Amino acid sequence: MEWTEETISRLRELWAEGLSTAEIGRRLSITKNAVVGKAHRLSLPPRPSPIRRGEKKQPAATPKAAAPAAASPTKAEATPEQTVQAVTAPVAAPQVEKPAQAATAPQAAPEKPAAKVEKPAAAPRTPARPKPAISRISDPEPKKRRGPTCCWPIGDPGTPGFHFCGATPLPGKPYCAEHAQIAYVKLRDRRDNVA
DNA sequence: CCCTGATTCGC
DNA sequence: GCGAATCAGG
Repeated sequence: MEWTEETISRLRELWAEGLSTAEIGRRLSITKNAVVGKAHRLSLPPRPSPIRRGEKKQPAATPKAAAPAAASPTKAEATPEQTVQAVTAPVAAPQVEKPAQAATAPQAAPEKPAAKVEKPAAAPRTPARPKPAISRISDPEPKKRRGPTCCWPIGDPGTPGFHFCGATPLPGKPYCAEHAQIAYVKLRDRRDNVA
């Protein structure tokens, strides 16, 4: 990993925003360990960590070769039924990334043509806060809308209850207003942080 | 189990 | 300096 001013800056921001290390890692395409490690090295303000390292020894780092010769093999139970189900099934993830520009964008983008003012967040595996802000909407019978629908994933792909939001998306966007908010992360103005 | 963050230590 | 391995709590 090449910790450039740039990446360090981003790390700082994300860290400051209270994102989890794993989340930061996902956004920077690195492991959470890298994030934590670097954060620690940078002396970034530690966030509430539940653990309190008591006294305990840990071989740590590459103890692979350290194979405890501890005998006493009294465990010989090959439960045949305990087959490993797909723990993390590589489900055919629906394209929730890279919002395709609507082919027919009547009003184009109201945003600045500056293009990259925003970027799609990583696949929203666990939306920060889906917010049940769905206040009472008088929409008793939406019937079948055939237009585009919000493709924000609800639930885990591959599980029975999984579905997409389905609401009417914003013009030119794959998500509805509600989900677009969390789907797109604004590129923060780093003017006071560029140093 | 999953998640989380912190620390250690070989590289 | 880096980060995987590991620990440890929820």
